[in-house]
Amino acid sequence: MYPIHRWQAFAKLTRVEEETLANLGEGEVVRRPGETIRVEGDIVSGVYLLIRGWVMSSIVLQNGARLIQKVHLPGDMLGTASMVLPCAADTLTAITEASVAFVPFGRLADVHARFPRLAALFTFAVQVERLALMDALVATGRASAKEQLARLLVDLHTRLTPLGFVRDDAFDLPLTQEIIGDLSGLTAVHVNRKLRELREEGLIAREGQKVRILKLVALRDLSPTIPRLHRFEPPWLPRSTDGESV
Amino acid sequence: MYPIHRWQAFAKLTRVEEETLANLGEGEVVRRPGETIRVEGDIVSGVYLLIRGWVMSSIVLQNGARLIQKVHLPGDMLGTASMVLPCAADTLTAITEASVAFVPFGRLADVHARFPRLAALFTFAVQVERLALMDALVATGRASAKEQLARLLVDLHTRLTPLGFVRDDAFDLPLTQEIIGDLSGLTAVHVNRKLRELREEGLIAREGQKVRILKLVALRDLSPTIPRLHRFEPPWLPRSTDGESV
DNA sequence: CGCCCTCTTGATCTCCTTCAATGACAGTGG
DNA sequence: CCACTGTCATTGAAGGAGATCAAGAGGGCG
Repeated sequence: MYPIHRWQAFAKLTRVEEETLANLGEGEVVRRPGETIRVEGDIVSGVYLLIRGWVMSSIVLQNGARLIQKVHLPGDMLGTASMVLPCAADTLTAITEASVAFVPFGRLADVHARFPRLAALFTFAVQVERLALMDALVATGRASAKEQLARLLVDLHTRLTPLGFVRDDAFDLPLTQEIIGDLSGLTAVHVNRKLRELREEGLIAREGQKVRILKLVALRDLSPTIPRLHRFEPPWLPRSTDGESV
Repeated sequence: MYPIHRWQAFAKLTRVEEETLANLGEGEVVRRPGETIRVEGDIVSGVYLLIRGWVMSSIVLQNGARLIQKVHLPGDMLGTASMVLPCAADTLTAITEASVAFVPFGRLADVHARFPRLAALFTFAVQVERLALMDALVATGRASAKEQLARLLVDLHTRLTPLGFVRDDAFDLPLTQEIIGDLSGLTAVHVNRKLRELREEGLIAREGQKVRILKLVALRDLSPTIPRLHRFEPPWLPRSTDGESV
């Protein structure tokens, strides 16, 4: 089932709203690692809900270089930026095995019409993604390689925690060093060297497929940006319209 | 008066809708070059409409470096990303003399409640900004200095044209080389050198405060990204609710 | 077993930064 | 009218962060 914690981050939802979100997507589809969900340039007819697994959103430049705009985690909506375009702006690729549900635009429009409050929350979610991009841009433009890696680890730690995937500051990291490079605008070789430095300095440790953050405070200090705190139930959020008292 | 071409890029508006947008902002305020409209960390109570002039949105990192996230032109809405935050994420600074109108959240919420179609267009506008950030991120992460500058010039050319500020591929460029550096993640010195190369190669020319693009096609080819074409009146856009036939 | 993918490390190169100095120009106050 | 000041563009020289090229090691999987 689609995890709605991202929506609940902004408001307490009524039961009707929760059910609406839970039924937003069509049937769940499973993708194998490396499989593509949608390719840059495809005709756009809806968005996707990420239910399980990790998915990356990548863009290829005219010069052939690739950059990964974002790694998506369960609860994220995928491909919403392309809703204003005729053709998809990004390629969605499963990193791990992933479950995805398609939401055709018609259904999205329907929910927006019937639940203005969910429409507003959708807009909020888009703004959150935009803020994340702003922070990523600033880091990519002005931070050193090591600072960028610190940022990536802190970001994942922060986003994985509410999903329950972090135990004692350790979590599974299914990203290859090449993916990390494409995420931060670096080469895989350089990622390797700088991660080693972080290990040697005792900030992080690797345990097989897992990463453990040993000095979270130091890593946060090193990171050029810190995760943003959102405002819960801002006063201009519309009230629920389903009649249920919250 | 607030120029609404950015809204009309997505749909033909009814007269009522146009008037609503025109009256969205409170009284117009004039800012001198270098004056600040809002500072990172300020309490957020609304957004701004840019009526006249150029404004930049900058973010400062923990390490003290600054990056300009975007240069805003007339018709843009400023500061909307911070609507989900308690404190502003970016600093808004006038580059040229600029006219700005404040829109308190209450008024924004009111318009959203009465005009679901305008609410949807607002979301679209946010997505457009997000796409612009995605492209900027990819370019900053994976493009050379010269490619980035080509991109910046093509972007400004594209955005200034509908405003009527481009004549024979020439337009006023009120950005210092330091600002251009902070926009692209480079140093002012390097911007200077690479702009000179673009001049020497005959791609652009400088005429005082103005820049003239001599070889637009070549500059577009050099640019790592090309401006995106948006979809006009996507079918899932709600109908107008003011009863006027379009 | 052999292949492919990923991680790792070394050596070299280069794009961009950093530091520094100069000139052009506008504003300002005497 | 002219020194004085600050901003911005410009150019040179040196240094460094990260890229590129190359090769080997380990591991999963057919």
